[in-house]
Amino acid sequence: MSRPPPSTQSILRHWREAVPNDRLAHLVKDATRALVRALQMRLGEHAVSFGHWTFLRILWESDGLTQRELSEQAGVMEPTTFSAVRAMERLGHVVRRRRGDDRKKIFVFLTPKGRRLRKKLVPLAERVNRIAVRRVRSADITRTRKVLLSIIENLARDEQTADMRMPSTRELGRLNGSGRKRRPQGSRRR
Amino acid sequence: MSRPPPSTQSILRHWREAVPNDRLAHLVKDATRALVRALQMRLGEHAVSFGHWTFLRILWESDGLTQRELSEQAGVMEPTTFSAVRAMERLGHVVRRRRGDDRKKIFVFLTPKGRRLRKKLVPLAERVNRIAVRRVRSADITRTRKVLLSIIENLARDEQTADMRMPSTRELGRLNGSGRKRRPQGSRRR
DNA sequence: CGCTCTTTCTTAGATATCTAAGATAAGACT
DNA sequence: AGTCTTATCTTAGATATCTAAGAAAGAGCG
Repeated sequence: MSRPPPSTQSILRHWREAVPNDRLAHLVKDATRALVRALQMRLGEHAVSFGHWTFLRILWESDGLTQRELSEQAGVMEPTTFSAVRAMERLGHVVRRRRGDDRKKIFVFLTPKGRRLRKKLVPLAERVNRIAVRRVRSADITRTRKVLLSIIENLARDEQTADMRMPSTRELGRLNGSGRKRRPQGSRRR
Repeated sequence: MSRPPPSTQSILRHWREAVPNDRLAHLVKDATRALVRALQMRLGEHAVSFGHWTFLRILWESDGLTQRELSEQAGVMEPTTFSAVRAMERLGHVVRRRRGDDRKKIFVFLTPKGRRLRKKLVPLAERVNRIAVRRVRSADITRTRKVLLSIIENLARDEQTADMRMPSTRELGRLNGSGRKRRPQGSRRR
């Protein structure tokens, strides 16, 4: 037991070789962490968190969505959107308004301040991406995108069918799309 | 404004085409979510969370590490390890002990119960991985692993040099390493 | 019309994670 | 020996995210 603390080198070696499929999840997770950190570091200087960035980017493309629609596009649950939007409202990046036609819905609009962030923030994200894929052949990036997409699809499919035999508490609502239609969104994934 | 809620199809199409580098981060993040969810769904039936799984797996390979060493191998900060280990101790999966030689350190040992989980949990993880990469050529998986690793390395390198010129509030504490040496560990990445 | 179901937002509470800063033990150096 | 520094664990507080359940508006139907 208790081997010597592995050096960074050995850790990297560990990743490179061996461990065929297992740890794919951890590798992907680590990549996410690295990417999010890199972006967050830069966004932080403009008082924008990674969570806000996600929603800002959607709003820059299509302003005036409801919170529900925002959730779908961002691929997160409503409470996540709710608290992010509330925080963004406090920062003066968005406003929320009800409309006459359906007073349940709350539409989210960018303020001029929120809109102006676009010019500053987008280049930061582009820079992070450029750094991330430095010295990686773009054909490999393309392939990686495809693989990641396949993984997402495979797991999504599995989750749906798995629900049939294994009501794992967290997806239950989504299934019975027949009569009841809880979870109307087709999404959940970005 | 307010476009119709995008179907899963349109969302997938969105991912497939266009958006060259931007959104790579989100794609990776979504893949992480899918993988973690799939694993968590299954681990949950054995009262193990994904966070605990991370540490259990390390301990199965090398029991009796300190919290610091666990943190390094898991690639997370100490407080994360701390609370996970404390929770795992409550669940009776590990125990924590001081040793005579250096009473700062706290060694974490699996209990028999924690050790027994291995046989049950590892197959679950293997199944998730098998599902995730279904119908993906293994050469592509290999390539994806390399790309992800490059991304992690590129960003790690950037973070180091970036610290020098850009004290971005979240890295500030780490800088003044001159006299104080906060953040002593060489790691931070898994 | 009035009851019930659905949709949407909100609240509550949990987990995982981070940074910053506190506490304690060891080591080092004058 | 006494003080300063380093290492390790701990606490505190923040963010992002989730599930579960509450509240209010709308819709459908007998």
